[in-house]
Amino acid sequence: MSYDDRRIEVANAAWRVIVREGLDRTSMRAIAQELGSSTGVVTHYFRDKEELILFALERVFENTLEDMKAYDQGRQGIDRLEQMILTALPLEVTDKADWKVWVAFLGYSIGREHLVQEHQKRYAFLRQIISQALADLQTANLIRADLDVTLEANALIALVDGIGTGVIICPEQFSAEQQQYLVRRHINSLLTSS
Amino acid sequence: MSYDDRRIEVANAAWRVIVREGLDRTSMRAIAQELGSSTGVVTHYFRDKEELILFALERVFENTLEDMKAYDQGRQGIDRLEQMILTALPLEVTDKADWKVWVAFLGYSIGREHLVQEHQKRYAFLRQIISQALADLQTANLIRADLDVTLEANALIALVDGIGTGVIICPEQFSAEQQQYLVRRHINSLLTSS
DNA sequence: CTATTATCATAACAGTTGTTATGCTAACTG
DNA sequence: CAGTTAGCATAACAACTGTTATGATAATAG
Repeated sequence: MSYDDRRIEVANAAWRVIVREGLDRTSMRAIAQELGSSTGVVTHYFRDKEELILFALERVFENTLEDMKAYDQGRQGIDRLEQMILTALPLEVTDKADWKVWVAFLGYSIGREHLVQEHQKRYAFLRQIISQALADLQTANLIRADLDVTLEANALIALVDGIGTGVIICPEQFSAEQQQYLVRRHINSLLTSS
Repeated sequence: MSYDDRRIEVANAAWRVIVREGLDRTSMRAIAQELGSSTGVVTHYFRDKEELILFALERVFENTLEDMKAYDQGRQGIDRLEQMILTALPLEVTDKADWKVWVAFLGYSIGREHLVQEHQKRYAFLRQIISQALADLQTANLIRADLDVTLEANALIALVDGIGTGVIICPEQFSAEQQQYLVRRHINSLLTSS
């Protein structure tokens, strides 16, 4: 196994501990135990704990980002945006784990300004992608011309974020159909009235 | 000073440490130092750490809940709902601190099922209040009759939650006017088309 | 084959954690 | 006034934290 693959294995073990135990109880020793190894492995592949957990978060972010880009390929117009947004939601039970990591990191960032900045970068990246998609739709005259695409991108992110945390806390309140309905209705309200 | 008042003072100190340092770095000693006392005070008024931080969270929740109930008094119809929702948002800079505590607790709950249940109780309470308000509006024929009030309550909570965390991470992306605009537009989409 | 490096285990380090026990002083109670 | 409790400080406890150093073994390179 290559160095990078082994590194990912360590990060995956950290990911599992975060999901199961929470971020603040994710210690080096807990990760090593989850990996079935010793802490020597962990320290060998990561300079310190922060580098490891940030790498784990980055992987969660990149994976969902790839999914968003993959699922909207082959689609056009409103469908494209819709699929992109829906992919980010925890529609299936298995999606909830990544959302737990995301929410755990958000809470963990309170009082740690450099971690807040890490999130800012990722939110800015998301905002950029969604803004571009909205701008394209605006050019194609599929959504209203008077919309502020940046504001609308932030609104979509907020909606997805709110639903995501809602699912984590109260899963029974957000079925997949209800999540899809809410997102679709929001997007439909952006359409040109013609 | 009464026992209850002193207890609140301790909880307020804990609140300040949570906002400044984050929930996982809020130790008994840090709280005592913030209070200008020793840990003896903290252990005297709270059985253990969990009782203290849950009390601090409960106060944050109750305070915003009181604000919501207070501000919507004297108003009627859609205005009432609108003010109730807007009150929960971090429109002013000072509101951000309570949201930091809320977000910190959400993340802290990952991997701690009993803390998730604590949040469930509070979200259920919010849902109940907003559902009731929506049902009243439906009776008055001010919002569409085909709306599922529970689903719409969850949608409003998700929107507020998403905006709240958005403000915490990217404050420059959510001015007070933009927050109000997004909430008002969402509520307007529920109105009867007549 | 030899030398070097990668991979990992073990252990020690100093610091922090929540909790508990002990004791002192002031206030209140009978 | 004597006795009791509330309020708080101090300290000790064992457990746990991230980090670092030291070796050992295995793979690799020259």
